[in-house]
Amino acid sequence: MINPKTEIFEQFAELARVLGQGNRLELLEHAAQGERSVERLAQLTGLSLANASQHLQVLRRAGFVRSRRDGKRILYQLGDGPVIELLGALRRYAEHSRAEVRGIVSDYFNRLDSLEPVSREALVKRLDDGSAMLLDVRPEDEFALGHLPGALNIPFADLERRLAELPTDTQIVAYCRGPYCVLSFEAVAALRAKGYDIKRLEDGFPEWKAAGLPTGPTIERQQLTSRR
Amino acid sequence: MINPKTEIFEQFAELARVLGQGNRLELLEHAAQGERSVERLAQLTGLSLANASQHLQVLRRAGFVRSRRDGKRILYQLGDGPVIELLGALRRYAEHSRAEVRGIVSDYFNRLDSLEPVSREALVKRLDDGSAMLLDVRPEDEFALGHLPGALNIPFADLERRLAELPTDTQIVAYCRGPYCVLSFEAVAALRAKGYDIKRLEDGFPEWKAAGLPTGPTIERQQLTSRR
DNA sequence: CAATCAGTCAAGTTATTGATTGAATGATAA
DNA sequence: TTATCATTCAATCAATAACTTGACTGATTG
Repeated sequence: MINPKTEIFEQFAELARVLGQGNRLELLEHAAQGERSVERLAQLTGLSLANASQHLQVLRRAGFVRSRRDGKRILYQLGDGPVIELLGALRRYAEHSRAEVRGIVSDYFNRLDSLEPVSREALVKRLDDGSAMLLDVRPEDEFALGHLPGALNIPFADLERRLAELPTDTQIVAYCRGPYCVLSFEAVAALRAKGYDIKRLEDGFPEWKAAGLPTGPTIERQQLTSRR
Repeated sequence: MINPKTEIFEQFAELARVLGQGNRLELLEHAAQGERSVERLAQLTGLSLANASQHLQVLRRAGFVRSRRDGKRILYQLGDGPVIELLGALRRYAEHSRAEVRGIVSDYFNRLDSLEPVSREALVKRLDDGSAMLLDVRPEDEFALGHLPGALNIPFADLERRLAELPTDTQIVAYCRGPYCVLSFEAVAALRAKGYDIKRLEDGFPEWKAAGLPTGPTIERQQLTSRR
């Protein structure tokens, strides 16, 4: 090694390059929800199986995800380094300096939810004094792999049918996969249109978990995934 | 725009790609020290002029640096988004998950400085009660563009000649450009060998500044750079 | 033990990227 | 105004990356 400093920068750059691909970031977000098979991840992102597999291996080599075998399938989940923190820093930087990101966010998301989201701290306080209830609009399987404590799960697709389960006298705080997850934006828009008092949680499940906060009862993964 | 989420990930990825190149990260570190001309940055990194110029433009388009003209030269400095924070997150992730990084750090740096570095908080406390003095081992021009308050500047190259200026009864805390800047490691090793009680500051000047802490009297840039 | 299923690997194509060279700007100095 | 200096632009080439296709591997299931 001629120059250790150059060498270090090269290492950093290698990691950054792994994040330098939209499809990989998307895979990473899905893997951050809990364990997922390659096939599932390929579906979720719309990538071909081989392509998703290859991207996942790139992510794994960089430690962003880890994998284990369960029967004939291989399950990927987030690695155990400060991945969420790194992605958060990237997001915050992007929001600060890329007009495009701000533009997309405001053009698209803010059209759906013009009101400011609720922070984690504010949520905890409101839950403590009973002035709000938590709504998880992710699909059931993601919910089963872990969720915020006390959250009610109504997948976005089922919302219309299950309105009866929602309180009309308490504020609702909805969340899903992360700051850019479309589900919670749309849930808020849909329910607000029906007169509910509903807000969006600023973060999603992965951020909550990464912050070391308690997560709801997690079904044993072993059981969940080896059954079929 | 078909899918705003995909679009956002693509934006993030674009930024990550900009950081995905060792030379750019190195340029960025130098630009983080203060304003620098393209020629100077090219020298510092050993890149050809045109190449450095092109990399700097890539960095600028992503907002990591900004530039202004001063006479016939163009000066680059760090952009005003949370760049240092992002780089810090990248570094922390790398240290956590890349054996190579840990290896390089321990093989090379720790050979020079086996003792744990001093944190910002610890430094402030020691400076307050007078139990330590601050040593900035960067070149004079970098020091002039900004430094930690109360620091004594002895560029690494001059250390041997200016030993008389250093106290033998107080602990010395040395710092330079950042966590991986070689100067402070070598200064600590050199002075410790001579019997000085010296430690390394965990961070460097850019991190200090990014944390919003006060920096030493900055010479007016206008004056400094248009003179010649 | 064959058949099947989930994922990986290897090879090839096309598109991007990084570096070099030399010409073109744009500002100052003679 | 011309000459000079610092930087950028444009063209080029080699290296790398993303995606596809089809063959391969390893673990079940019949």
